[in-house]
Amino acid sequence: MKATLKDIAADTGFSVTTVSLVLNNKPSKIPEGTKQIILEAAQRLGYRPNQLAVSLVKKRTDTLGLIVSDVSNPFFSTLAKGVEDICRENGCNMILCNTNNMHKCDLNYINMLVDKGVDGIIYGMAGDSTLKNAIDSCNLMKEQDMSFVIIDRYFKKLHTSYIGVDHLMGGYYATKHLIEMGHKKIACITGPLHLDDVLERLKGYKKALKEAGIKYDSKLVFEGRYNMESGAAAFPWLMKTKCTAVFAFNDMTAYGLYIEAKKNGVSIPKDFSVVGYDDIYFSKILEAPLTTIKQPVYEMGVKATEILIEAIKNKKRPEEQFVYQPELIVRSSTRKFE
Amino acid sequence: MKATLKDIAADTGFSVTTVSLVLNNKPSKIPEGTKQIILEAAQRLGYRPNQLAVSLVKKRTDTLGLIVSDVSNPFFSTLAKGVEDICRENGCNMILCNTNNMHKCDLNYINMLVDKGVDGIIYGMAGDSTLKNAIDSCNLMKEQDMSFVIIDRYFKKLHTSYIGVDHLMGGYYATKHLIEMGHKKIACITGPLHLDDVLERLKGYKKALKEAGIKYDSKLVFEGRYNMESGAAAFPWLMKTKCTAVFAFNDMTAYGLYIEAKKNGVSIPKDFSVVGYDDIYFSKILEAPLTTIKQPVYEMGVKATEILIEAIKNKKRPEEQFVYQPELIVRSSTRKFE
DNA sequence: CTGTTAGCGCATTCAC
DNA sequence: GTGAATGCGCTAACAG
Repeated sequence: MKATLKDIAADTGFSVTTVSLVLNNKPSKIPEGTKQIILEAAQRLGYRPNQLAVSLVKKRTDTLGLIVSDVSNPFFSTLAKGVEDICRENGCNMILCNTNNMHKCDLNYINMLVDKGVDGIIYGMAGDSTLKNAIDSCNLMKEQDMSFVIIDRYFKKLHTSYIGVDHLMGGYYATKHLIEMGHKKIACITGPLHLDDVLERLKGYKKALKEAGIKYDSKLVFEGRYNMESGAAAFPWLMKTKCTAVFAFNDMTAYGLYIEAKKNGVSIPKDFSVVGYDDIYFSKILEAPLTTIKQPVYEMGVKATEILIEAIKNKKRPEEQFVYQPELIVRSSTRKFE
Repeated sequence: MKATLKDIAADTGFSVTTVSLVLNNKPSKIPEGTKQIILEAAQRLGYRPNQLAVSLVKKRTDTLGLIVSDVSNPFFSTLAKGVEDICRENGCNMILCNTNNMHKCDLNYINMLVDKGVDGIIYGMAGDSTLKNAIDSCNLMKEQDMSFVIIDRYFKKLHTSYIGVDHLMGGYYATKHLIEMGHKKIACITGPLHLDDVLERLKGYKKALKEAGIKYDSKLVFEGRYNMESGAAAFPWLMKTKCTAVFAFNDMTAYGLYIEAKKNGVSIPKDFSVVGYDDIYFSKILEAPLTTIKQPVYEMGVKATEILIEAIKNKKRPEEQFVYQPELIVRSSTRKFE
């Protein structure tokens, strides 16, 4: 059985208070002798403080919660790694919650994390979240007085601490690249259209089109779900559009396209060009290494955690926002069209 | 501020006990009227039980710890998903710990998890673990009376609960396939050679070779580290061996090979055949979809969690072992050699 | 039917 | 220098 303060008090003959004092290295005038006796006993009995009890009285758990929509997507597992590394540096733990893109899970997990008394939450909302859903989540956390920073997906109206990427520019770069390669008929496969970041990418897409004097055609837009399956599902549609290029709103979607293209004997980039979004580390080893928009995911995880921990230390709500600029990575999935 | 039992007791005029009784739906003869009053107050004040306090007295946290060596490897993130899904089904939480393949982190995390009072640990040991390291980890958990099941990597001498795969057969299938394709000079890029599963795969490799009357040549064995970097590092060596085929001990290693092959204008499978191991979901969309040995990772995560939770329920140490059979998935990275 | 009492393991204030 | 008392928020015997 695990040794408690009481056990080692009984063992040494000192009181629980004294033991607690020396074990926590508190400034007090306890003679070296006593200290040694207690330290030795603690060592011998293999004493480790019960963090549940410590947390209960200190009202701090040194634990952060991370909510993401899908860990099996490397985008999020890389993000989780960033969070975890900073947690470790700060003597923190991380509780990882995977919502499988269901907003309902978001709420459940928030409650669970609050109940467990985590010091703060890094919140990556589910893919099916509407603005209203997001507001619900935020309110839930605010009501319970929980510090949090939102990461990745976001709604401008939320006015909370947030780490993200300038997706308007991302969409713009992606589309502009395609245009510069000579493409005029450019389709796009979006993520869920109620998401702000999707709308931003779409804005970027339109902006680039407009600049090039190409008319926006809503028939060339397919609403996907940010995963391989929906990319694959979009393929037949894509073939019918007679487009020469497509902008997939994330890399996973592009992968779905790759799979179907291969099945159907369609060549990328010979038959059509593809630009992705995220720069997952697999993108460079694809048949045609994927041209994509890079998001600094790991750094985002790091930054969010730093902001959160800093805020917790100072006992104030995190307020900071930080928007990274995306970067176009040109590889071989796009080619000149003439 | 969060409402406590006391608050709602004060609000309703009943005692804390009574409130606790009705809120926990305990069998007791409390009149409906009182119940309603208390329930209403709880609702109104937004009461949620503080799990720290509950855990402290119940000596149960409904939380499991999962220790893995690298979440950004889809093998482990898929495993984590399996664990998480079963946790959710059982009203459990999961604390994810990522060790970056450092045994020292294993020990730290075990201590942390014990301190936090998790009910059990699913332990995927770090890649740099020796048998002695593994024993240390197990002893640490046993000393603290912690239930655990080991997953993925293992040492037979450990005699603990364990979920894994028959890697001897895996290595055998991989090599045999290559032999059946007509290859005679087959290299392999292993994982860290002190790991049991690596040695098993190697045994399988030798077994297949022997059956085919091919002499085992230690010069055709390269010790990798189970990641893309070491696969890439092995490439120049591989070219010098003049082999016609290579068995990469995991898919990530194979990916490293793909990257270098592409850089150097070497074609897979034209110039040489590759078999991987794991069947990560990216393997099928590679330039030459990877022939590989499939491990049922998700199921393994599920199984381990089920065993652990079941054991916890029955208040006994998990004992069960379960070894899955791997499966050869033939795709296009291997071709007939004549 | 409901309240009193005790205690989970620890930190902390205040006496002695 | 050290210890008794109190409380964190909750559950669980045991009375009444």
